Amino acid sequence: MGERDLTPKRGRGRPRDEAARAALLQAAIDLVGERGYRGFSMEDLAARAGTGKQTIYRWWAGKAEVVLEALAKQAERQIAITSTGDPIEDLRTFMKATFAAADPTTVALLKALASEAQVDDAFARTFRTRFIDRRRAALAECVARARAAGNLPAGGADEVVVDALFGAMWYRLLITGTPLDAVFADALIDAIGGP
Amino acid sequence: MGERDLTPKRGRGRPRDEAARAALLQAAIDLVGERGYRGFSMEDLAARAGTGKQTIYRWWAGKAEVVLEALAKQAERQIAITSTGDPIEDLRTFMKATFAAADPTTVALLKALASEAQVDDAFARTFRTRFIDRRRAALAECVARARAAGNLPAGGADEVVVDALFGAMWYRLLITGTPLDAVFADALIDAIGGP
Amino acid sequence: MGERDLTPKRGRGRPRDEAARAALLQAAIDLVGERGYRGFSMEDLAARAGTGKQTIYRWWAGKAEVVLEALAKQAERQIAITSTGDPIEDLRTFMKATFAAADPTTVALLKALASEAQVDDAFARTFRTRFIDRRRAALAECVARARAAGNLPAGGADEVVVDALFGAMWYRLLITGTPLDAVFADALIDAIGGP
Amino acid sequence: MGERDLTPKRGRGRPRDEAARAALLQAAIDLVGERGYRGFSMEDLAARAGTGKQTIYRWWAGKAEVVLEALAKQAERQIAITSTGDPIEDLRTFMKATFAAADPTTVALLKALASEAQVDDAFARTFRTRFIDRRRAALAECVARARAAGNLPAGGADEVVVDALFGAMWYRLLITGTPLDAVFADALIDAIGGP
DNA sequence: CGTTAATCGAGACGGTACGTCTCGTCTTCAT
DNA sequence: ATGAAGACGAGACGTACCGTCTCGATTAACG
Repeated sequence: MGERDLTPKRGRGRPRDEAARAALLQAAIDLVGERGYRGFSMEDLAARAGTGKQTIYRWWAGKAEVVLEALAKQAERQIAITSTGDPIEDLRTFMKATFAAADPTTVALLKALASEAQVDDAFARTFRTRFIDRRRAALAECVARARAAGNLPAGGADEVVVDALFGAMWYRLLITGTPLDAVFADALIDAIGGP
Repeated sequence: MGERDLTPKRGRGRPRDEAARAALLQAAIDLVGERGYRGFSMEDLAARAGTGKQTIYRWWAGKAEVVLEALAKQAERQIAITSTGDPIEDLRTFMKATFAAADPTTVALLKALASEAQVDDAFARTFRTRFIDRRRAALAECVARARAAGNLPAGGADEVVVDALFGAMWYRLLITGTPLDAVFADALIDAIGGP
Repeated sequence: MGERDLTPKRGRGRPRDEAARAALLQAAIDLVGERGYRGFSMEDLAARAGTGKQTIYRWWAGKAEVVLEALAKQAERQIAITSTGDPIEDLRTFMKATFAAADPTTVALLKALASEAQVDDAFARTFRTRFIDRRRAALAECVARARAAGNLPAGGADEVVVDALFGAMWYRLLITGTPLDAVFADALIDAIGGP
Repeated sequence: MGERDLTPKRGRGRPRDEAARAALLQAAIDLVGERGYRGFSMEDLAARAGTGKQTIYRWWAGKAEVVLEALAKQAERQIAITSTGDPIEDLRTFMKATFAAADPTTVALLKALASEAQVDDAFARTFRTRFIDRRRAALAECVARARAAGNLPAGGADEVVVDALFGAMWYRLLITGTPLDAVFADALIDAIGGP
């Protein structure tokens, strides 16, 4: 993330403790992994990180915001876009890499955050801005390259293709619970892609 | 729904009050529409319906279960599958009808239930069994007919096409918040639909 | 006290649990005795009594109010006024009995409540109404009898004598910390009393 | 007061800011008067005085200590003992002057300090040493002179008379809240005073 | 027709988590 | 070294809900 500190106001007063912030993010990742999002309280989080509760609220607006940033840290390894010369193959690679990143802890984080976004509009905006939009932009780039190379059917709009690809992924994550694997990635590309 | 009470056990004692049950379902719809799922408590729900809290727990296991049944009541009109002779056209009609059912109150209900399903596995199963699976079966039927008529590309599996179609819908509902309209339905079918 | 339940409103709803109330009062006495007024929190009190925190606030406005009622329960054995025929002797007996009631736990309670009354006007009123006034009335009765028997100097008003007697007691309790014993009681009566 | 810094240790570094100290004392007086002792925090106090919190803790051990010194500043004018030749009259004068010093702000300060002394033994000692004892010594001097002149009843001990006189005053201040005026002073002296 | 028993509205109960507040300490830069 | 500023660890506060329990009052079916 990093956008949180646009006006660092470094000057008077004790500086914010980046170590405490990092400890909180790691504690959030650990606790979500161990007990699930519902399984720990803000007090547990503070205790695990060795901080006070107020320090959490000094950095974030609530539990969901902490976990969102923890997820961003966890999934920091950005999904890179390969360039093999075959844009459709690059698209397959991108989707497979995206699915591969969905280890159990990450899935738990994603589900918890998506859950929160449904019932908290303010968090929904943050979630989109800080997480969804940039992943979506990466996929849109892949799709645009495939389109430019003439490897997509004429009838569809890029944005709709992105909706279908990421939509299928989120649908399996959030609604059906069916697994995300390389076979599914290929089948998806076949369904929307090939001539 | 209604599966909850197959053996009404009409024995002695005061019979259960169906009017209270109906009032609770309507109150749930109203409250989700007015304040959102987080915006009201079980106590608020009971007060709005003019019942006691225990009456709610006599019929349902928790807030999400009430809202699930309220959604079923709200969206009772099943999406019918048309048969015009052109299966792709029937598919377009099905998707458009599905999108058209997503009025703001229904969307609020769907988001609330999807949210709850992320953090409560028991409810997730109920949600799939009582709601998701039958909608999915209807779409799968449409897709199968189109497949049989040779109107879908050879490379894709039916289940994956269903994932893409419903996935795109839920993705817009839950993640991006972009609207569901007839134009999007057509574009989706164009994207997965073949030549 | 008992004044708390003027409109019991017994009718609808689960009745208030007198056992929980009694457990809370006993827990308050125990905790003040063991750790002092500052040494326990509302959460400790609830835990010790085996109740929820909300139940405390359902009966009382805050910590001081609970402890006040606990003191009243503790010191329920009202100071009786004897009638030996010698009103001055009765006065000595009354003051000695009052001092004798000041065991360490009671002293701790009294100091804590007096402390609270200094900084919380609402509680100060409750403290006077439920505790101070009735003790003062008892002493005033003793003094009036002595006055009627001609055993007090002509120059003083009864209220002022009461101020001096109880004042000396509270002064030692709250300000100097010097002990309250029978010798002091006699000396006090000698100072204001006898001809 | 002022005993706290007998060796100012004027060594290297910036000297302590007496202006900040004075501002803090005045801010304490103002805040106790405006909002009561409970009505402001150390942070409020620092903000009002335009200092940092640490500066307060450099001079005093806590809120009560600041307020104690603020009271000493406020009530700096010592109660003088007159010598008219009539020791009882001198005693009346002393008590009246003492009562007259109890303006609303001073009363608020006294109540706050007495409150704190009940729940903090260390502060109670400081309070007695720095405030109570010297006032008590002055009154004891008055009483001793009256005793020497034969103007007090034979039966009472001086210390007990002091307890009764100051006790009645503190009792009205802390417990009953009834006013302190010249009439009360005279009535008190009449009650303990003499034949 | 009285008894019996389940359900009703109401609301108190034991719990848990929340987000705020205050305390006294610590850490920065500027004097 | 001290100043103002303000973040920090700690922990109590009072509130909001949860799901359960306990009242008196209803309302059938059973005897």
